[in-house]
Amino acid sequence: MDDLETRELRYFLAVADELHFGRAAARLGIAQPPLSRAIGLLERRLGVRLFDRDRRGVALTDAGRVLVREAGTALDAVAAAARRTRRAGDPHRPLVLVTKAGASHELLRRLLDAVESQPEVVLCEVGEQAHFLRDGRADVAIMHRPVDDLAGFDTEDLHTEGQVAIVPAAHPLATRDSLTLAEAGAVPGLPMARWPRLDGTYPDGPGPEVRTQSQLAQLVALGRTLLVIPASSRAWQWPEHVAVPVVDAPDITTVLAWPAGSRSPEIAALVRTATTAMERVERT
Amino acid sequence: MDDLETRELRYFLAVADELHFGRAAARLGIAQPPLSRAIGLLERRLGVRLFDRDRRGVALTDAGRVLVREAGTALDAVAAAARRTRRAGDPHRPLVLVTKAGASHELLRRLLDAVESQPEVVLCEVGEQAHFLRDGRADVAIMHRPVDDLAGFDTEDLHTEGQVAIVPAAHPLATRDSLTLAEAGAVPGLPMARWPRLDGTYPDGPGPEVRTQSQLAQLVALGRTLLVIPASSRAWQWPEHVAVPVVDAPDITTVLAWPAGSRSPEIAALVRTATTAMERVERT
DNA sequence: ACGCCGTAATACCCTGCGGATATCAGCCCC
DNA sequence: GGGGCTGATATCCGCAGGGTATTACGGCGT
Repeated sequence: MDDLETRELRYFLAVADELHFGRAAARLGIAQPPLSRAIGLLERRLGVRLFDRDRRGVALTDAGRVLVREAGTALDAVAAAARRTRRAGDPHRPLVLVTKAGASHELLRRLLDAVESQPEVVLCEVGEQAHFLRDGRADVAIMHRPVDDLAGFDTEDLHTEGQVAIVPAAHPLATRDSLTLAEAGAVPGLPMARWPRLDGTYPDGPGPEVRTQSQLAQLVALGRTLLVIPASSRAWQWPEHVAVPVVDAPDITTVLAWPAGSRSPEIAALVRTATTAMERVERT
Repeated sequence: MDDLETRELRYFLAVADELHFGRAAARLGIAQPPLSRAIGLLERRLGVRLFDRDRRGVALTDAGRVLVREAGTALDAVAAAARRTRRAGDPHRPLVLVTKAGASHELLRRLLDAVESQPEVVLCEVGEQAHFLRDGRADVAIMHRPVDDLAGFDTEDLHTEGQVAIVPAAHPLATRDSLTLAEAGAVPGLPMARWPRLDGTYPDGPGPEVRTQSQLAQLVALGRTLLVIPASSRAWQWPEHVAVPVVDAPDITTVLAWPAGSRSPEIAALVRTATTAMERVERT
């Protein structure tokens, strides 16, 4: 019943990620035999087989897949403990606010103008905000409902808006003053981009596979993909494109999110001033 | 930037709990000097002082208090990883449902009648359900809004009801057919019991200090305390007492809760049948 | 003032665990 | 059947983590 050490979990995740003991060992900076031994020991202590090693390769068992998820959150929690403790000892300790690169600049600027204690702003890739919050690299995040997974976080709504399609100005659709999701999803020659799922695989479809905001921006600029985004998310200007409202796309709510139960005075103050500032803007 | 090991976090929590290196070392089963060294090393690695050691004793610093909270959740996450992985390898693996001892039997029975795959039921003390969910001892919990802290969990409402005051049948209030919270809180000779806060200290007040459901039941039976609880929470029958509705007490909603983002097929099935079963009962 | 007690820190040794190297064992393909 | 993959096993070694002995320091009693 002895508990696991974080080292064992890191080793396990490396193997689960590479599905190859040699490469995993190299990544960890150790030799392969100790890694094999460590994983074997872990399996014996848990009383569960984590990998199927058979002809030509290593595969995760069901239990192994469970541990991938659990070990990830556990290591995040440990990392968060270290980071938050370090920052608690820092007398200055600005709040760290994470937002996805290329999200609404206007809203972020208003938010930063409203708070007197300037938080440190970190930019991340789409969908990565949750990870930053969980492992303590950030204290607050700007996220979007319903697209982001807000499980485990407390949130406060900032702003709700409809979505627009970004289409080349030369395209026939550019003359429309509104269109539907069904139309936007089936434009010949302008397929919508595909984002990776949580497990890293891509859904099927005609559109280009995309990993980062800048890839996406590039593809849009090249006229290779059609984009449906919240009206205010205009981080880049595409001079050759126009925005057409998508009438039946779900409204996107921009929210401030922070780890559930960690409402420090600093976070509470930020949230309060942010929400009142947004309300003031809404009314005008 | 080397990450912490769970051993260090356990050591730290032991010292933070005992506020005494010698006793903490004894509890950990090691000698005092290595413990001192380990804590000193931890402080140097984090670059933060965790304890103030000065005249007559040890005290937590602000950073130390942060680490107490963070280390607790981190260790829970690690323990959860081990437990859930072990159970994932078990072919039978019944779901574990935790509910506070002495909560509504009637509702629990209906719930268990409704689901075909019988979950294992664990009883815990009041407010402990969250801990069971976080460290993986349980998969689902029956909790109550707004009294329990549901931060970090997904929930599904089962049942909402008002609250009643439990008073001795011989007491003048027993003849009333309703009363208010203010009245219930100020009954001469029948003060309301006080529960410990999260840090283990008790709020001030005239009522008896109480830690467990059975203590409370005993005190009620003895006519030493007045109790305000949801109408259905009648785990024990007190033959000498009557229940008087408290008209302005907030409604209590009984909810099914599970760790955010861990909606396994088993949990989803349990939640679905539970909610439909409850709805059926409501309608009749 | 002095010494005693209780506490954490320091000094030092030693064992066992985590890591490295060398080798073996299955599997596939040519 | 041999060679090139893979992961497992065998064996050794160094050091991190733990033990014992001792010191440092502050409070308190007489």
